[in-house]
Amino acid sequence: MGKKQVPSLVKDERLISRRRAQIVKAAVGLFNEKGYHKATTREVANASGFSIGTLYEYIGSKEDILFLVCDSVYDEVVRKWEKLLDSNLRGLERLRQVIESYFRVVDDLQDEVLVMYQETKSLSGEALRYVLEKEIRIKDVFEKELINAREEGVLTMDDRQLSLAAHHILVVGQMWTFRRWAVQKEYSVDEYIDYQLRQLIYGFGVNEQAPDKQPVPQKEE
Amino acid sequence: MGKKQVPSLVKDERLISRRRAQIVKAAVGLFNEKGYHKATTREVANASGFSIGTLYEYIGSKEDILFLVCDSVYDEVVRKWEKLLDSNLRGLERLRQVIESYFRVVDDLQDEVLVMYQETKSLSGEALRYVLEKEIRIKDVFEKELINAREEGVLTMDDRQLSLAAHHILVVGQMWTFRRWAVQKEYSVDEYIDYQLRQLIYGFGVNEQAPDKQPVPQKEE
Amino acid sequence: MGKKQVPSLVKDERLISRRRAQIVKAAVGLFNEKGYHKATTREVANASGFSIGTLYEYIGSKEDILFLVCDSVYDEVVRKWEKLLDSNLRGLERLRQVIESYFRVVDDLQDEVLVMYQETKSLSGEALRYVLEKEIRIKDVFEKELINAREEGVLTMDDRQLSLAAHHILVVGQMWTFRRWAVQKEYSVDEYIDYQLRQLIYGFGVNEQAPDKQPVPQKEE
Amino acid sequence: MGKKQVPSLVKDERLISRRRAQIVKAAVGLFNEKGYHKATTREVANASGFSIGTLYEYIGSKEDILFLVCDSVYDEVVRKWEKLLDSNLRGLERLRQVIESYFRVVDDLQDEVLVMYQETKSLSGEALRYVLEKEIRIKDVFEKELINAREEGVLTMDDRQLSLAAHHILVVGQMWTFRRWAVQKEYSVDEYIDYQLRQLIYGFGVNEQAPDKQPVPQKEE
DNA sequence: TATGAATGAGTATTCATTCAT
DNA sequence: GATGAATGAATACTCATTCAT
Repeated sequence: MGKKQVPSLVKDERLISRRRAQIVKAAVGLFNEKGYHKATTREVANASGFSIGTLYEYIGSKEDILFLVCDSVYDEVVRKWEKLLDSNLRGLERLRQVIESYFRVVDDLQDEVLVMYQETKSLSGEALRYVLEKEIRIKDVFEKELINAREEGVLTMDDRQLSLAAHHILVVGQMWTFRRWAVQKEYSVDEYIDYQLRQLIYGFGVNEQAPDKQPVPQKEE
Repeated sequence: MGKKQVPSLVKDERLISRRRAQIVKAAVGLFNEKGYHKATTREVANASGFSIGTLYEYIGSKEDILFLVCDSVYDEVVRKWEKLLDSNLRGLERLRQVIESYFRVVDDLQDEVLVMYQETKSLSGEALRYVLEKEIRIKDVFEKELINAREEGVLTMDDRQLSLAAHHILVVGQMWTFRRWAVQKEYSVDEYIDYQLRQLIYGFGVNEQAPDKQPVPQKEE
Repeated sequence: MGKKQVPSLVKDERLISRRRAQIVKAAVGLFNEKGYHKATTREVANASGFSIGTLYEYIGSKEDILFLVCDSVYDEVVRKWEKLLDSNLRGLERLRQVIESYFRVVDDLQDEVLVMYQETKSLSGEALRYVLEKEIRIKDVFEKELINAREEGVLTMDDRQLSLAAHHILVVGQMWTFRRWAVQKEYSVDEYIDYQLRQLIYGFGVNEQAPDKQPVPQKEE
Repeated sequence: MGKKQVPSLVKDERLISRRRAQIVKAAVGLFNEKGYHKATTREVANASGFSIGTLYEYIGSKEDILFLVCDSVYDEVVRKWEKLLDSNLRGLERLRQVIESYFRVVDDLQDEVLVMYQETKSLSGEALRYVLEKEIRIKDVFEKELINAREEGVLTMDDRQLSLAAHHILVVGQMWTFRRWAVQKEYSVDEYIDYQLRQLIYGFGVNEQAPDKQPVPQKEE
């Protein structure tokens, strides 16, 4: 996957990186506050600390700003994951930690994730495909972990349920941001992580001794 | 909760309802296709089958259109639920059916839900509060069902986990729309409902005989 | 001067008069409050007590409303003058009373005069000409009175100064309305009439015994 | 009186002045021709020699254009007065010249004064207050001159008549523009000034030997 | 490289007027 | 005669983008 290129009139790569980091930071703040469409490029330029002309030395269009934001979030998520994924933890505990780690990154990058989450749809064509592909990559990480867990005998899930579960984990993470108006009023991150991990792993906690108990209908394989 | 009033210059209430239904239908299509911000009021008017002047006889501002869309979705969800919630089904089966019913409404009203879901944040002030309140009402329905189930001895969950679980169900439903680019490519609605119900109720299906098995740490942990 | 015709779809002349009186009354209030351009025909219709459709049964265009207002003011001014002009008062006292009478009509019809005064320029073509012609007619009344006074030996003014003086009287009357923000705060009508009559008749009250006294430079005839 | 600020997106103050002068000039022409309400911002921009976007770099709203026009008129009136008011002319001759000077400025800036005069009422809130305050300032100049003249023994007028006379002078000046359809057809500026000065100073030129002669009822009546 | 003035296509909204009922 | 729903031309204002300095 060739990194979708955002055009720049400037040659110095180091400068480009620095300026774009400024832009992303400023943009995340603004996009969160007023939304991508209501935030103007002028405002982004100002908040970035330079003029509108300079802004356009480092991007080709407003959409590129949004793309840069999305792109940076994924990079950060992946970066924060690296150490953990390399560890030799195994079994349910490993799964638990991988998920928790992701949840914490989402919490740290809350504003960024929220922007990415709510405004991605405004990207068009190539940029959209690129961002969705990155999202799939993250999903793939979860899927791989779930497969590992299954191979270790911890879980019983067929392939397709497992793939869906991977999506599910991703969404439960994002939910911490896009429903923060409700959820973050009632729960701390720690509580949220605790409860949602239990929910993911054990479900509603069905009481098997209940009157209408019924065997867990796992794919009868 | 007084229904937030959308102003109209027209007096005939029946006509207002009819025209607004046209508007909502047209708007859902357009908003899905190009997003709320990129769709113009003129396009909405044309797609509704009348002129821009007429459009403004039935709404006060573009935002009102978005509000009407959101409002209509909730009404429909609640309407489709009515019979079921009055039935005398009980226990896990009732819970299952309530959730499934919701999932199916979301599937039916896919476009509407997606719009509501992705553009709600563009509402401002009163309208936003009103829509979020309706969302809470739906969450309350799930919460009440979960409480009933617990009282019948089917579930073991403390109050706060239960509240979060209610949010969770809601999101899993919406997820069918906002991740349709991935999920609907791989699963039919029936499959989706089947898998997600299992996921919600039983979690990852932890194998209690697995090496690192550990007791389900419900509540009394 | 053929009365400029305002078209009506209605036949009954008596009804037309009644409705138009309603329209004028409503319009004067609205035009004063918000100005001719910001007042809408809908508002005029409502304030008149009937529907927009009905309004257009009695006028041909919005401009006609303005015209009707202007027209009615002149009629009223002339009507109120009738008795006085027929009296056999003579000399300075007659002049005084004719002017005072005009000032009082302006005070009575303040809102109407102000509208006419400030919005006349928005009339176009025929209507404008008609209204200006009526204004000239009023000026002619003053001119005639001044001429009479001169013939009685009360005044010494040549024809051209006299014509200008007639305009002047007219404007001093209107000034009571269009500068009411300043003048009506400081003076009662009675005071205003008293002071302005003196001003008109005797000017600044030049002290003939003053050091730099100089003979009144009336046209040295 | 803090100068009401008209907002601009441009930083170069010199450029702002230059562009605004262009705008005022163009606007005066257009507003005279079609009136403030019927002239569009686009027309103003075109007549100013730049695009609509550029126009809005120098003003915040259409109303600001009107305000700039009014503001510039007062500045010009005051500027043209400066030398004269500092002169050591005294007595009736001074009064005469101050008034004449004002009349000539009004004649020079005819279009501007007319616009200001007829459209001021369309200003709202702060801008209106500001413009009326400037008008009062000009009136104050006349009032001060009248007081001086009285102190020099040239005039006999009480304070309140004198204040009204100041308003009067102002209106007689403006009248040259707002009744130009009639007055300028009959008189040259020079004539107008001559006649109106006489009218202001000596009134109708009452013949003291006339039959019904009565003592000039100045003040001590 | 950086700046910021200029651009003009684009957009929500208004409102005089018409006409079928 | 009265009504009021429908119309669409018109208009103030915004904002992404360019380019000369």
